[in-house]
Amino acid sequence: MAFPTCGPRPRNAAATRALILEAAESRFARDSYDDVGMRDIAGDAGVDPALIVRYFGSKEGLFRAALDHCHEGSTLFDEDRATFGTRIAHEIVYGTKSPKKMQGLQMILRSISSARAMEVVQQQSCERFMNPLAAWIGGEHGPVSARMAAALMMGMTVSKEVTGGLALSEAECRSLEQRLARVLQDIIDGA
Amino acid sequence: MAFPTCGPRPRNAAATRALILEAAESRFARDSYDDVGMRDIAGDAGVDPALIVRYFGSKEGLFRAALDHCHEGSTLFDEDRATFGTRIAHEIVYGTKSPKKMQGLQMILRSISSARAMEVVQQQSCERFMNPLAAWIGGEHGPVSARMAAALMMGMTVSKEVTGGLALSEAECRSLEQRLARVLQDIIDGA
DNA sequence: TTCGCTTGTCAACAACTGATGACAAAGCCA
DNA sequence: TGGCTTTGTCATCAGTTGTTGACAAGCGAA
Repeated sequence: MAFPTCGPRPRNAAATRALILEAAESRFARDSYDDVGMRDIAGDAGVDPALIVRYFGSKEGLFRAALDHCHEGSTLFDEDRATFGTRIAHEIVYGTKSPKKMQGLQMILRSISSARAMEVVQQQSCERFMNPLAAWIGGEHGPVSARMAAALMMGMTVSKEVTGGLALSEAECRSLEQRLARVLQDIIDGA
Repeated sequence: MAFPTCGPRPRNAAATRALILEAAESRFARDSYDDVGMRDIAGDAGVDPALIVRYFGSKEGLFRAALDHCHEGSTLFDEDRATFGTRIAHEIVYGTKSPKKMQGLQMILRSISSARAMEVVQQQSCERFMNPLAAWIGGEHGPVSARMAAALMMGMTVSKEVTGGLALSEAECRSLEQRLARVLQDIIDGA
């Protein structure tokens, strides 16, 4: 993450800013807002903490920017609609701990820790996550379906974490994947 | 919450301990582990923060005790099985912000903030929440169904919070309640 | 009463947090 | 070269946190 070459950091504001943003996204998606310190992010980016304040104003500003940038690059909802259930179910059951695809969702999840982070999330998650999902689903019941699908996705992620893994046998995992795929698909199909 | 009469607090260890525990449950269910301070809980209970340490060892100890006590009094899974879906769906869509019934679930949710709280939750949530739910559902697919039902319940709660309410019309709320009830019931019926 | 244990309070500590402002150096322009 | 802005670092602050140990007071037993 940090600049690999020795010697002083090259003076390049844009690149440094991007480096900080990337480090922040990664941290905020893995740990909670409160557990992530400015010094952690600065360390990952190989930068002095004070520089973060200069570029993003505050920790909250950095969080907002990271959340924003994260949703921009999301590719969750622009693929084939018919395979939505199976794709997401597979990602949930067998996906790595913090896949890029889910980073925005993970950041939202982690944020229910801090009241300060929640403020930011409440401002963004509607228009940047829930509404796009509803629009992608489409139809009269889009908003309701979006709520349910998002809930199942977020809930499974939480549930997995809360018990430290799924704690299921291999066969049960396959069963979970199949049932999850069907329920998710049914939800966006308006069942 | 605090002792209402004036004068010094009566010397009663058991009652004071219970008072602290109740205050802690309420706080931890409403705010995250990190956002709840010892001084907050002590203030609610009308007690000095040092007393909490004496009775529960540490903040983590208090959290563990509160989580434990919370699950003991839970009545979520001992009512009529056939109405599970409708009961839970109604609670989710129209329930108050922090109903007693859901307090254990709420505490678990809030804890995905702090790494320290997560340790405690991971130890308890399996045997105190997921396994009882699986047993109550019963059957071969109990564990998988429990995972899915818990995910939907937790996810809806998170989703609601993350966007600051459901942001749906009255008609959509009714629709959500009905669809949620059906999906939940289908899940525990092994569909 | 006096002793000893329990129950409760108080002030303070050490660690950590996000944030600040002074300072150094690089790069650019004249 | 000399001056100016941009980019980056450093030491440090003020605030908060969980926790500690000394101390005060209640209360039963001897």
